[in-house]
Formats: sequence, C-alpha cells, structure tokens
Amino acid sequence: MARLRRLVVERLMRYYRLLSDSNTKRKGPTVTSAEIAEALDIDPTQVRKDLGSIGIVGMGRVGFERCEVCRSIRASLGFDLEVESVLVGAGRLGSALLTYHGFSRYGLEIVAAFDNDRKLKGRKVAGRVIKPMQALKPFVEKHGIQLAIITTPAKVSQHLADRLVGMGIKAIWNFSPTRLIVPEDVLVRDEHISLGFAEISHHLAQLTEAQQQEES
Amino acid sequence: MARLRRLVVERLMRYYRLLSDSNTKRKGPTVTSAEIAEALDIDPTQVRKDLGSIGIVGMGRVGFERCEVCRSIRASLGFDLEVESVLVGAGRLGSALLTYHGFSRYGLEIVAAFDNDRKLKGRKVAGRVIKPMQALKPFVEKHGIQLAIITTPAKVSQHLADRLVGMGIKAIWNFSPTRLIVPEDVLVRDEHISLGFAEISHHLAQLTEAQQQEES
DNA sequence: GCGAAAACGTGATAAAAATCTCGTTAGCGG
DNA sequence: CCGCTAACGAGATTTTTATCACGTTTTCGC
Repeated sequence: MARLRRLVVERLMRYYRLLSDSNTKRKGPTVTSAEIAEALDIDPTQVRKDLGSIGIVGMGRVGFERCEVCRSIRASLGFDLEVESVLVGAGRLGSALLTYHGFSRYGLEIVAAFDNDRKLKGRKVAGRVIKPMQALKPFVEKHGIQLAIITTPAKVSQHLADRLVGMGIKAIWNFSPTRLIVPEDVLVRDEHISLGFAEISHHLAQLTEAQQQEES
Repeated sequence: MARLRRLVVERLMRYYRLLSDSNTKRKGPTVTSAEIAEALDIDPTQVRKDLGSIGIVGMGRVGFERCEVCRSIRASLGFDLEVESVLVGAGRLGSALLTYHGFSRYGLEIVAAFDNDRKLKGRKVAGRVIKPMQALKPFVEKHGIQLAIITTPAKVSQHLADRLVGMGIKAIWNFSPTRLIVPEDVLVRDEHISLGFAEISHHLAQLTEAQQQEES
C-alpha cells in the first residue's frame, strides 16, 4: 500500500471513528460519501478521493460498504498491528496518558513508563510501576519497541530522542514543546496543545477588537 | 489588525514560544529569520512573510528585534487579554487540564469546572470545587465567559454546545471526539489526539510492510 | 566613503490541497 | 425493459500554501 499524505491519513482516521462508532444513528450496511461528508463537514469529493486512494471502490447509486471501508482503513493505518510503546516522563500529562486506555482499539499499548524523578521511583500509575531511566535501553532493546511517547521537559527531550534513536526506536510521539532532530527514517509527531489555544486566542482578540470599534 | 489564517497563527505561536523561551542559547537583542527557520525547520521566507503579515519589519543585515517580535505576536494573538474560561467535564482529561497551569502565560485562566457526575460532586481538583451543571448557565452569564473547554463524552457534546452558545459563549475548545455544529461566529477548535496516532500508526505500518517485502 | 556580504521584502513560481464538472454506473419505478 | 435519478470516478480548475529568485537596505572592513 502506498504511503499516504498526512492530511489524508488524518481524514481517514476521522472517517474510521465516525463509521466504527456504534453510536451512529440507524446504520445500514452501506454509507455514501455525502453522508460522511455531511457528518464531518468535508466535501463529498474529498471523501471519495480519500477512500479511492486506499483502494476502496464504491458502487453507483448505493455508496460504500461500511465494513469494507472500516477494514480497509484499519489495514492502511495499521490498526491491526499491535504497537507496543514506552512512555518517558511520568508527570501530569504522562500519567494522564498512562491512565487512558482508549487507544487499545487502534492497536496501541503503553507497555512501560520511565522517569528519572526520585519521588516517582517505584510508584505505580494505572497499575504500572514507573521504572528508572537506566532501565529504558535494556527494555526497549529486549522487547523491540518501535514507538516512544515522550512527555519530558523541553530541555531533556533532544538528548532523550538521540538515545531513543540509538536504541532503534522508529517513531516518537512528542508531547514536549520542542522540535526534535532525528534521522529522516524516524517519524516525529509533535502534539502541541498550545497551537490550539493560539487559534482560539486570536479569534477572541479579533472579536474584542471588533466590539471596541463598534463602541467608538 | 487583520484576521490571520489558521496556519499563520499556529506558526506565530511557535515563533513566540521559541523567542520567549528563556532557555534559548545566548540571545542577543535581535534574531534573524534564518535563525528562527533553522530552529523550527521552516523556510526563512515563510518566517519573514508571517512576521510581515502582522506588521513587523526587520532591518537588512541585522534581522528582527526580539522584543518587538514578541510584543507584536502577543498583540496579534491576544495574549494580553486575560481570557476567562470554564471547563465542562471533569474526567481524566478535564482534571489534567485543570491541574495544568501552563497557559496562564498566554492569558488563559480556567475559572470554574462543571460536571454532572454525582460522584464528583463537591470534590476538588487543583483547589477548585467541581460545580454541578445547573450552575453553569448562571456562572457563564454572570461572569461574561467567552470560552468553554469541553471534555465530555461525545454523546452529550452537541447538546452542551447548543446550550453554551445560548449562554453567549464565543469559542469552544473541543476535546470530545465529535464535530460540533455552531453558528458561524462561534469558533470551535477541535483537539483530536487520535489524529496524531493515525500518522504514527501509518508510518509504522509502512515500515513493517517494507520489512516484510525485504524478507521475501 | 565604498565594495562586499548578510539580511530583508516582495513578486513570481511551484507544489499541495480542495473543489468543480461531467461522464458512467447501478438500482428504482412504471 | 427503459428512462430517471442517485451516487461514484476522475480529469480540470481553483485556491491555498510554500518556495524561489532577485532587487533593496544595512552593516562591516578597508
């Protein structure tokens, strides 16, 4: 299967969530691009193109087969692969991620957590003991871990990333607010919640400005 | 100040974080577009265009004034405005957000949290009492709250959004995995952590496939 | 002062993403 | 069985985003 562009992958995830959501009202065996588009506020053509890009063909007048769509997306996005990951940095955010088990439906499991904070040593979060950093390398290499989730402070992230790459990690889910420099065959996905706030803040600022103009 | 495109806003936030980060090595009074670009892996021209779009002019051979850049970005993104917000849904994620105080530097404050779960009633998170849902409307209207952060289950989100709009909310930071339908003057920012995982999962799937091809 | 180099600003170009148009196909009603 | 309509597929077009190329400005060294 071909490599897909990031935006396509993200939309496919949205289609998948929509269709696999049991909550969807009265679901027949098929679904049309227009229905998906309507639910997600996307252009119907876009939906057809995306589905077409992973080899799903629809039927004129009928639409797409729900099961087939789900199956194909699972295959393309690799949800059936059982990804074992480690989490590094068991602070607030790290703990929250450890406690959240909602990703198992996509094949993701956090199998161990590491932190070098003495206070956390031996403490359990969500039933898992936080291991010391010295244990990271042996663990990753022994289990052939491919994904690391990092929620450490910005200062140590790059150093950590270098170490992880050395251990054979192939993807990093980066929750620390820094850009990481890695070899190009390693994927880094940055998760920046503050970018979301920027959009909101700008919107509210625009609004406030408009109100002030009105008054004057 | 003109309304900015979403991607520009997001990049401005990244410039701001980079420049306002005291951690930056030996910072002089000025910074060049090339330096910013290098640090964030962006094209220098893009940086200049973005800064230009909010009225910052640089000096040939010297670059941009750090302070001026920070000040202008703060102004454009409205970080000096003190946004008071409410959080609805005090589950795992909601609690984590309540506990995190890192947004105060951007002017965001979560001034109250609401949840209709009986078990949470009266409980405190991060020093704040979780209020019952009946208290939401009076609170929002009394304090003129403009932003709501919602971390409720998908099923109730739309209903909640409708109510919030009726109370005069102008922006919703949506952490629930549903598209919300709102009037067009209300901004909804969706925060979908699972989209990030989709990218990672697809990358690992590609990798696995490549390895299998190699073997055969 | 003056030329060279570094950095900006901006119009032109390229690449990517989204949307539109229209021909084709499959089921439906009579 | 036949025309009609709903839905798809794909090429063409438009819009957005990113990059390039080049003229201008400013400092530095001589």
